[in-house]
Amino acid sequence: MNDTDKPTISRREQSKQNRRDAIVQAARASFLENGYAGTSMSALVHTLGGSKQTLWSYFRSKEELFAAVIEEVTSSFRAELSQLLTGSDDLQRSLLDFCRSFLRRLDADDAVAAWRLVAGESGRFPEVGRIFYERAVRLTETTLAQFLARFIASGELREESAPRMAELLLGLCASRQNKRLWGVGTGDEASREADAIAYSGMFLRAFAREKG
Amino acid sequence: MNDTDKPTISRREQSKQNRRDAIVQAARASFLENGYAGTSMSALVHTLGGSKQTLWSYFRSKEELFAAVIEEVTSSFRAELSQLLTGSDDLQRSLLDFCRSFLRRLDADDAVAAWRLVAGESGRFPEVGRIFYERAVRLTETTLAQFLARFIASGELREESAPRMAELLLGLCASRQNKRLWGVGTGDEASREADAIAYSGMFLRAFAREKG
DNA sequence: TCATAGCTGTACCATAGAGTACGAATTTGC
DNA sequence: GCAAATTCGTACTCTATGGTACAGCTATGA
Repeated sequence: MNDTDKPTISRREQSKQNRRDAIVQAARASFLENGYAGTSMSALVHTLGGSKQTLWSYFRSKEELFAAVIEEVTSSFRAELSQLLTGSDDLQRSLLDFCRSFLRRLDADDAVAAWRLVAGESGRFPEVGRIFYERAVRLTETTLAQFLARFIASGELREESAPRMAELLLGLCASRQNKRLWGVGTGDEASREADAIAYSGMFLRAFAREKG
Repeated sequence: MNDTDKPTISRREQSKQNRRDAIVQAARASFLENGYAGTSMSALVHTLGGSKQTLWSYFRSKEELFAAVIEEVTSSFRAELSQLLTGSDDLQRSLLDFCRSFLRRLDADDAVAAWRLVAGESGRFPEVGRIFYERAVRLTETTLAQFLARFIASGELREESAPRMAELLLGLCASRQNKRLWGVGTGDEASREADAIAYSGMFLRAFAREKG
């Protein structure tokens, strides 16, 4: 009796949903590539096919559409990032793996574009930065912090603030992103691997307890 | 006989210079606040007083003016950052001081705005990111690396790549900037001090040699 | 004093943008 | 099959933009 086998949504609402998704996807592509001001609603209508009337019936303004796109971008980020931390007991290995996967995700073109969009527009649209942080970054921080807390408890990490540690490691990972934003430094496998090793290595040296 | 007491530049050229500066300053303010697309040449003329003819006689297009602004922004950054590293022999103290000053500089509203502008526009204007990195960030990296190299030589830091170390420390500092971009986290003295301590502390733990 | 380089103001052009209006065509639920 | 909800296409308004043209004004330099 759940809503998957007996959809309460009618054909109409279904196609409305699809339509909405299509709009958001197209808008997402354009906003990521051209920024807010560089995205034209008229052009969007042309890309999508259909009429302005229709577009405006789904989103009453450009800003509203933009908000929906930001929402979409952060939620897709969130979905992918929540699975980066395995339940492994090997601290060193887990951290390296985490850095690797996280950096790989950040290296993707759309991630770079999203980062640029958020950074560029959060001055004029304060919501954008806040949403991005709250719904994408912060979640990763807390998840990582919980992961680290286990190793503090087990004595493998120093007894210091886990959230702070998480922040520092993520900060390191994000710093690679800056060079990508600036068009410096490539997103190739080799440099990524080197960075993953450097970041997790630095972290462990700073926060791992000496053994024995 | 130097050119300060006997200016070779005529009154005309002097006032041209002033005019140009005024234009760049006004443009800078607008680009930083409104971004590239959000800056209007017509509005700029209005702010400056004078006529379009004049503005276009100094800069033949909006892009050319934008380039001049980026140039100005990076060069003013560079000028300030080159003096952050004292010749002190106390490693720990120097690093903490460096982080403090660097973070203070980054916390300034115009630095945040500049960071946003560069991040936001370097997708559409690849030059912008490259120039910003080459002329502002890279210089800081190499200066810091040279500074660190002295302590590697003296045995206070591990024998590892000084440029890499510099990159990591600056990366940490830059990570604070992200939160500012997103409008999360304030630029107040207290949090800055805490971050400076955390960054330099983490760095030292990771790269300082254990004593005796 | 005078020629002139440079400035001003204003009108103008072509293009583009967001958003509205509306009648006709199409799809949906029943 | 029919009424209602959507969608379509197109034309429209209003505002703004980067950039040009031009006639008159002003400070400069000799």
